[in-house]
Amino acid sequence: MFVKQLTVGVRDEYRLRVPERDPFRESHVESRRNRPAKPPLSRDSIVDEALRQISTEDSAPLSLRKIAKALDTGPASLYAYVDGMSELQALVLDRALQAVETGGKGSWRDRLEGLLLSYATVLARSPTLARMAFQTTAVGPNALRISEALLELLAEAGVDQANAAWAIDLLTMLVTATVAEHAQDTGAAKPGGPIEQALARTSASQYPRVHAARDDILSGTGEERFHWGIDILIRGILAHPQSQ
Amino acid sequence: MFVKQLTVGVRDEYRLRVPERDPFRESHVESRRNRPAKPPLSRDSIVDEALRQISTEDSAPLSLRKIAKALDTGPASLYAYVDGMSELQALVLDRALQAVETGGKGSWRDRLEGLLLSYATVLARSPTLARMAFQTTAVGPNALRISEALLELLAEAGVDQANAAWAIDLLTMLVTATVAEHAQDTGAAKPGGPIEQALARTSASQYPRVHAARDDILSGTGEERFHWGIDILIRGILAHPQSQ
DNA sequence: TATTCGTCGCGAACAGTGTTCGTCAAGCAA
DNA sequence: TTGCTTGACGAACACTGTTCGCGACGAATA
Repeated sequence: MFVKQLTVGVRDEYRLRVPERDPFRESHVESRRNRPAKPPLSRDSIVDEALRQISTEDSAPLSLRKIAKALDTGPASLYAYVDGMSELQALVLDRALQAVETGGKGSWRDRLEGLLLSYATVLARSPTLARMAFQTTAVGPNALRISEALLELLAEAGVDQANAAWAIDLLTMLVTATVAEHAQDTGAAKPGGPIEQALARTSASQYPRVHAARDDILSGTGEERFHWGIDILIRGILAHPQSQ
Repeated sequence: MFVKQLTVGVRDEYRLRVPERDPFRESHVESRRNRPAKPPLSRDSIVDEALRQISTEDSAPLSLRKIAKALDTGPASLYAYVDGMSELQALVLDRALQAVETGGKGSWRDRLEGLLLSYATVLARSPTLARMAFQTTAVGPNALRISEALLELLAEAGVDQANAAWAIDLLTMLVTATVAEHAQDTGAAKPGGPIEQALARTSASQYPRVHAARDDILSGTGEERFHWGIDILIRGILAHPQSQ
């Protein structure tokens, strides 16, 4: 709201080319007033602080007020640099995705697994981040960079463009969902947690197969299951009929 | 808190067999006091009202206060029957999963697709429900019923127990994530939405593959992509090395 | 240089949320 | 009839994201 009036000159030119503003360009709106003591409170500093908070206090759900307090101001001030909570989430997510390494060595398969693992590692840095990745469809420059790398790897694997385009969704979804589920706020999957108990309670007569497989259902580390999932997906993608 | 003191007699016996209480048994705690005018406010009535609300008001995020208001009481009263928000979510989710049809006809493949589609349809009834399904690991009786059916179908398909146990996670995750992503609060994937714009902005020089594939990335209805995903998964699962 | 003026910064308030505390009354037992 | 256990719930607490509008400052004008 504020930003819209504030940068109205810039945005009018911009609007001639693109109907709506791209929150990833023009990263700092720059306050003309150079306040003496405190740093001038830019968009970057807000995103940095947000990322710092979710990386530090575990599973704290990223609040505007806490960011404002840390930056020694009121919550209203943030709205001059960020359009609201959801835009901030998108910005934070993309900033975090900067750390994902798209380059790598070895076969396409090794590089693909490496890329996805790097992606997972970054998301696993904070439960909040993982949740954000799931509910915010990432469209920032870093998300594009990752998509570009994935498409290239899949092309190298011999997957045609149409299938590859859908496959990147599936692959990232696997990573995101796995991490988000694993790093849930409630440690429900932990030993002794509710899900283990629920499985232990299953009677062999009512749910015979679940009962029989209850150890298998819980078995494996997160990483093992992660690699297993990737293997399933890759095998499936390669096995799918292609047009090319 | 209240419940714990309230049903202490019952729970002490219970505790001898099972360390923690199972929120899915003893579905109504039953207030001994039969109030004259209003219905006695049971756990079932709370879950029913919650399910009614998220099925009616679209994408309203299920608030305890709204449920209390609809039941003509204060929010505190609900805590006598439900342990808190997360338990309520689990109960609501499982109640909703009652509608998932596990029986079916045809080949295992047809029945598997039918089951997953039924699951997806139920979740798609409300965006809130879809989100809940993702963040709440379902361990109620209906979730177990679905798992049981999935395990049986996979066994019929020739998948060994260890792989099947992990596969049901993958399959349900695909459904959940697809529906939750599709029925997101912000209709971001809609034509003209932020993601289409972001893709349209991609330059052919910076992100050549994304740029080239931008139509493919957006193509397909939800259902088409859903079936495509299932096909990938099934192919992958069958292609994975097995011990049996 | 003095004065006006438009432009931001941000304190305070709004409308929500989940959860807890402690009062009060109703029902059963004595 | 009295006493007491037991369950309902109003009010308050500590939060959340978001908006409104006052006030003070920097820059342009007189």
